[in-house]
Amino acid sequence: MRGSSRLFYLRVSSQMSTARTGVLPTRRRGRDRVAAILDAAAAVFAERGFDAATMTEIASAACTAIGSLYRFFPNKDLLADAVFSRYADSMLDTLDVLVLQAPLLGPEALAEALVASGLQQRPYRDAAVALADERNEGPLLRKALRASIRDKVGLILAAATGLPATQAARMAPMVLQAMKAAPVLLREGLDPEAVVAEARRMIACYVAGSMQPACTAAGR
Amino acid sequence: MRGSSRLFYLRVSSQMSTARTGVLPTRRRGRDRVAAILDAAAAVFAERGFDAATMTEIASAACTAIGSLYRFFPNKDLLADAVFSRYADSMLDTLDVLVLQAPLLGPEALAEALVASGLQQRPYRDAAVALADERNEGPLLRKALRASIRDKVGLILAAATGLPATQAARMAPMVLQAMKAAPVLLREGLDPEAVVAEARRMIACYVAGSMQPACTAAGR
Amino acid sequence: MRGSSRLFYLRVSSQMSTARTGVLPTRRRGRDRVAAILDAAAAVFAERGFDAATMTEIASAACTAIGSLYRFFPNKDLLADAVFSRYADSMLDTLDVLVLQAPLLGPEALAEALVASGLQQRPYRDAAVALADERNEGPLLRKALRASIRDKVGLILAAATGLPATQAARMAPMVLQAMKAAPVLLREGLDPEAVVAEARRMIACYVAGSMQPACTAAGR
Amino acid sequence: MRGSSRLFYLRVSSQMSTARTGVLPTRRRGRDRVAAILDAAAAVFAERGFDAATMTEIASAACTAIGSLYRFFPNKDLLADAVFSRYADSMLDTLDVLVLQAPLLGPEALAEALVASGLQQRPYRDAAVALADERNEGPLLRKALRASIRDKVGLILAAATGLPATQAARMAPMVLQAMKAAPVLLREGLDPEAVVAEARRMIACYVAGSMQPACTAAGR
DNA sequence: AATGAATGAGCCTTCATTCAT
DNA sequence: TATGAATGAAGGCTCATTCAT
Repeated sequence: MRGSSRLFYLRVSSQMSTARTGVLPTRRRGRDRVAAILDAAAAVFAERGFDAATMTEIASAACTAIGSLYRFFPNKDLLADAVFSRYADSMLDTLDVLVLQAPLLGPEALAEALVASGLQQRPYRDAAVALADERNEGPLLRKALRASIRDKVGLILAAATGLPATQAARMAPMVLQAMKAAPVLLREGLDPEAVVAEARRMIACYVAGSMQPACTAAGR
Repeated sequence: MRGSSRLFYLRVSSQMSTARTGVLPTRRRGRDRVAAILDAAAAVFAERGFDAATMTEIASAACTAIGSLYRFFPNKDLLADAVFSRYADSMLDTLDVLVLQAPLLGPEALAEALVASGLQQRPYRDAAVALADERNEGPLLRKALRASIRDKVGLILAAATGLPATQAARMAPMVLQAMKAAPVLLREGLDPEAVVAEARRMIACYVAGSMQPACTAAGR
Repeated sequence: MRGSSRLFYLRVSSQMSTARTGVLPTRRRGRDRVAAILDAAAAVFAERGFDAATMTEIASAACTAIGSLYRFFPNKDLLADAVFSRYADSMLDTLDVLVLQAPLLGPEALAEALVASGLQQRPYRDAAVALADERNEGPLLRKALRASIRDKVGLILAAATGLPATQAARMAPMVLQAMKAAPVLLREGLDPEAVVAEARRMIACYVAGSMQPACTAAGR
Repeated sequence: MRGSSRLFYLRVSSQMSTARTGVLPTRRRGRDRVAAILDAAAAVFAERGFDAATMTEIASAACTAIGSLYRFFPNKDLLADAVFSRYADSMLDTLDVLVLQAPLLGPEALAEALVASGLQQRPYRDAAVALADERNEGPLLRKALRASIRDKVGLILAAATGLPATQAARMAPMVLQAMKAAPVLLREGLDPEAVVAEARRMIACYVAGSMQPACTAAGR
């Protein structure tokens, strides 16, 4: 439920004066429809990217009339926000937990947890990857969520390594990129085991290295 | 000259029978024109991404008529291939050198060289990043080039670490992702020094960690 | 009651065989509902014009479900007819009275009465103005009503001026246009007093001038 | 030529930052095309009004592809502005002349000239009438032109009657409405001679009446 | 009878690509 | 060969209208 509530709250907040928010589905049927639309949108965005995805294709993938699609998601950007936010919400939840656990985790365990958090929600994570790099401007939810995730990863790194927040914040973007690498490479059809293992290892080495003055020094 | 010859060779090879190849400019003027178009295309692709870039904007940025643009690059995909390939070619050249130097390089030096190779050619590297993630299907040059680069990075890793080729090939995609991270984060406006330093450090740690049985074992 | 009965009578008569007529509300509640819808429709038509007005906005302005709106007014044109006809009906009533009074009225008094009759029914008169110019074809009530009004104004002019009916009928359309000018200019935000005064004066002068052979002659 | 130059000048001035201005046709062919489009647009706007007119219908009436239409007129509003402005420009030119002649003209001659100025440019005047009442907001050329015309009519009335400018400005809107009445009624199929004659007479009487203190007093 | 979700034709607009000049 | 006008398919989105609940 949480994702859902956050979704609609943020959607409102990300709109300017003219905001039409789309309708919260009240009936059972509407709830299902929204779910179907989100799934379809995730699939299509993942497959084609934001620009090349068409609302028509999404609608037909969701077995819905185009008008119904627009009833719930008043435009393409907001639909993408909803898809992205569904993924980001669950990731943020996971990261919230990791913030607490981080002090107890070694580099390997931490890396495993981080990579795992980026692999959740199968159809949605691929869409999120595709949506993450959009060059769109405007007050899009996606940017805000990306920033939250980055911040949270910074927190986790600080807690896990004992490094000062500034240093952790410097590392967070790279760690995030490494976390994103796994879904990206998986999508390309590489051997899943190898991909996951190497992603973990890269992060683990990076984190471990950051805790040893030697390596840190060497890096500079 | 190399980039250019490779460009047209591969372009042909990557097209089926129906391919129209675009015209090799023979005169001096044509050569300049092509260069101007490529520069303009790189700038526009970098700025907007593949889909949002328009042929018209590219033409006018190159101070060329749209018709001339199409004379040299028969369609948008091929133009993108040419832009991408100009970047990839120079990267491949750089990597060729690295293959030879690799055995002599420690992890830090190697990481520095790899990150540097991904930061060359300012306007083109951003275009390359933007074009790399396009989900286009079809027989595009970009995919082939990506694969060559990946292979070459594998070679370098093997040479530098002494690891078996299989293991190096497993690592190459992750290293490549880390190399790409630098331009990506730079484009987002993060502090350049920090970004470059961390990218190097991540790769260095990863490579170094792969040479110590301990870390390797731990990662698995 | 009169407007209502005329409304539904004419609506039927203005539709061909396929006409679905909408339901006469029998219960008290239905009567209120229809009134609320008409008010809302008048407001929205006045504000936006026929084309830009949406059935959805009208329904929600009337605090009614869209389905209920369609229950009473089977389509947008018929709804507009109903709105227009409510205004036209009251205007026809007023004009009926004027027909009797006309012989006793001087040009100024007549002009004042005519302008006043066009300013009745605040929300509806603006809607009527907006609806009057719609270029819709088809068997719409609006045209018929416009014609009745025109005829009646002709009667009034004949009675007031003593001119032959033919001449009065020639003048009626212009008088009507002058009457409509007041609401139009009011809507544009001009000074109400000035607008009303000038509208009266124009009509008064026109009528007065028509009674003086001199002016009539001069006009031709 | 004047209308044309004014057209493109004003079009630019009426656009905000994002203005794409459409292309000034350079070649002969383009000039003809633009003329054909304007004619077609005038006809369609006159026939259906702004909202109900579709760009597709206009294009096909002009025997042009929709894309060509947009090449010259980047959107519907600007196209309507161009149509309106073609009419308004010639009207303004005529009124400019009238400003000078006005002091010498009696009410009848003045009325005749005013009505005539509103009947020029057959296909365009009907479009102008249809376009004049649009409720659109935004920085449209049409509003500015309407205001200029109103001002100029005020000038003419002042010059013709010797009344103070304030009083003339009060009268101008009504005179304009009366001028517009002629095209409106003509479009409805009324007898042209009668319509024109009565329109002249109404204006003449109004103007004449305004010069006799008696009638002015009476009107108030 | 009332409700509001569902439908889909159709609108404005963009842009890759072609082709006459 | 260079130019830029012409073309039209396709995309995002709206809204009148229908119909299941």
